[in-house]
Amino acid sequence: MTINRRLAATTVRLLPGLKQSGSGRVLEAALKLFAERGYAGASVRDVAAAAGVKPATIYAHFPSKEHILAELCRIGHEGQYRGVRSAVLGSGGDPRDQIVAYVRAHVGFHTSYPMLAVVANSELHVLSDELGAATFVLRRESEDLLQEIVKRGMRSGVFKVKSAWLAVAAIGGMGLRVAYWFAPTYELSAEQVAAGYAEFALRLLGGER
Amino acid sequence: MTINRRLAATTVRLLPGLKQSGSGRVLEAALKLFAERGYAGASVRDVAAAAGVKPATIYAHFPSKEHILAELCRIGHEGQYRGVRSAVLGSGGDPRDQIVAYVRAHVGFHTSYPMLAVVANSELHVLSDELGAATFVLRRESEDLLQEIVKRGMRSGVFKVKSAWLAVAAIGGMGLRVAYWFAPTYELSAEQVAAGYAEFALRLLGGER
DNA sequence: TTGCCTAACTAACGTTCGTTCGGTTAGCTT
DNA sequence: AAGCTAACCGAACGAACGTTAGTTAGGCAA
Repeated sequence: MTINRRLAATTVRLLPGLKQSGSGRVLEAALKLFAERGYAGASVRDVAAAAGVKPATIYAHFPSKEHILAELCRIGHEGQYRGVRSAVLGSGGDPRDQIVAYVRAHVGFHTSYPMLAVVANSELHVLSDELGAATFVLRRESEDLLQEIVKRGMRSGVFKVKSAWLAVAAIGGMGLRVAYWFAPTYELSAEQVAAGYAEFALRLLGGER
Repeated sequence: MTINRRLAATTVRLLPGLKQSGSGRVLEAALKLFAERGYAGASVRDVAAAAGVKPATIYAHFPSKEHILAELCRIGHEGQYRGVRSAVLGSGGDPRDQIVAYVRAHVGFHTSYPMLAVVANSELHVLSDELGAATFVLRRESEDLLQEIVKRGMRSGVFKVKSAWLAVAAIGGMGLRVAYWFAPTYELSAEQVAAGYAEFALRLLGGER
């Protein structure tokens, strides 16, 4: 094991309620290997071995290697989007509460499903326009939601930033990176990290109470 | 050309004063391909073709494919570290000035050399401990410098954060992502982005004047 | 002219890649 | 007992992989 790891996490976690069938085992194995070595760095044979299956069996569950990645990217982005969306809907109408809800959910997703986040974000470029389409929509939707909150806050005067887009990029970017360094053994808990980042986001927007 | 690109930038830029020899052309070609497709996704033959050379010629300049990546990672991290270090040294003793200097230089590097930043950060995990050693030192040094500034600011009372490490991770992370979306055609200039992020960092630390 | 050095070349090596095909199970339904 | 389905496997395909060995062409010093 080298010192140099792509992400700190070691536990593989797919979204709940997906590990049933044989294709679930393949997905989980691919998740781990794509996260640790990258899509091009993990072969179908590697994935098969990790899933306890022969290479040919992979093709009984997925039409191609790229389809496996597409599925993982979709699952990842869908999980992230559902998380932030329901969090925001469950908060009040104050843009500050919405930002806190969004960032806590966003960071929470990256601490809970670091491998899914890493694959969905840093292997997405491999996908063809066609296979990535579902994921692009979700990604866009997620980003739009955050931007909407920021813009509403700017209009109502609780946020003061020069560019809403730039603030969205900064908040999104800092949350994204969490997936790479967070591990359950880290000195701060996932909740503390999420709370810390939520406060960072509020401050960044000039909206601290 | 797919819609889905790993990074927005298209111009290849190695650090100034490196494009002379034949090995410089190889480095530049590898930089472009590793940035766009990832290390494992770009073959030696691809790199050779992009450099206008036959595959075997690559091995007259580098002992292996991994050595090319190691060199790019080292160059990238060295450029980043030199940039932030000299910027901080050139600013006053006020931690707030130092943060502004650091973040402007950090973001500036990611807008000026996006491909170098992408390769150095997201392909580093491929390197063996041995080949990555020089890079790990630089990365650590860069991070320590930022942490030092934050801690000094906390001691002197101009910054108020619960965890210096978390703030460093957030500031570093948001800057890192700039390399992926920034392009000279973006509506904000590189200077505007750098200035915006510097202000974000100050606010995040509770150190806005 | 001769000899050497550098930098590029051609050709191929053994391996691994994604994928396919034809066939074999095990468990369920009828 | 017969048939269906889902899951899996062994063996192999052509292509691409990183890398190596040996060769050739041009410039320079003797």
